[in-house]
Amino acid sequence: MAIELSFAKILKTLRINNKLSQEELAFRSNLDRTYISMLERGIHQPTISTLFALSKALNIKASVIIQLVELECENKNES
Amino acid sequence: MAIELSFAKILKTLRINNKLSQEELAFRSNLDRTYISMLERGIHQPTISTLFALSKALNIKASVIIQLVELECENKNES
DNA sequence: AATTACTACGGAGTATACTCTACAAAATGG
DNA sequence: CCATTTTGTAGAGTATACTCCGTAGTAATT
Repeated sequence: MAIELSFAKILKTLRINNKLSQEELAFRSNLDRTYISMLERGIHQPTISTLFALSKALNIKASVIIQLVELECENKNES
Repeated sequence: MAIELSFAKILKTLRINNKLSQEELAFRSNLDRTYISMLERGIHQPTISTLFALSKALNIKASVIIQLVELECENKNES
């Protein structure tokens, strides 16, 4: 339900689907590796600039990432 | 070009289309009025939680807002 | 002209986004 | 097993997101 947790789950899934390590994703997006780790654990949430940096590194549109987060947020009410 | 500026433009347009004052939008989204002003002037960029709060107050999906930002970013290269 | 919205903008404060360093814990593969 | 890669995590620092107070300027209405 919480946005950070939904985003965390989506981000990790997308990274793994792209066969990238956290370090490689960090390099491609000009972010710190430990920060990527924090995002994937839902400890932090990104700004939209960070979102766009990640989306570029993951070869997916930022708006699609947000769509996935929206879907994930809805489904969190079921379990 | 810059994401903050594109977002700023989109946010102001959406707010005006919804016939809301900055203060009304601030109330609906549980944000500060002066911060809405800063967002619309491109001084700050939101986190995704703030994006979702604004999208709810504006009756539009967060992913659609990001889509509009993407379009605006592309068009910024022409002028 | 005066009143009433509405917005720009300042400063000062708190919370959190984000970086960097370093080390430990897992996980993976040979 | 062992070696390598990968990830979690802590702590300390900087930048910026966000709040709150106030004041001035602008626009619209009467």
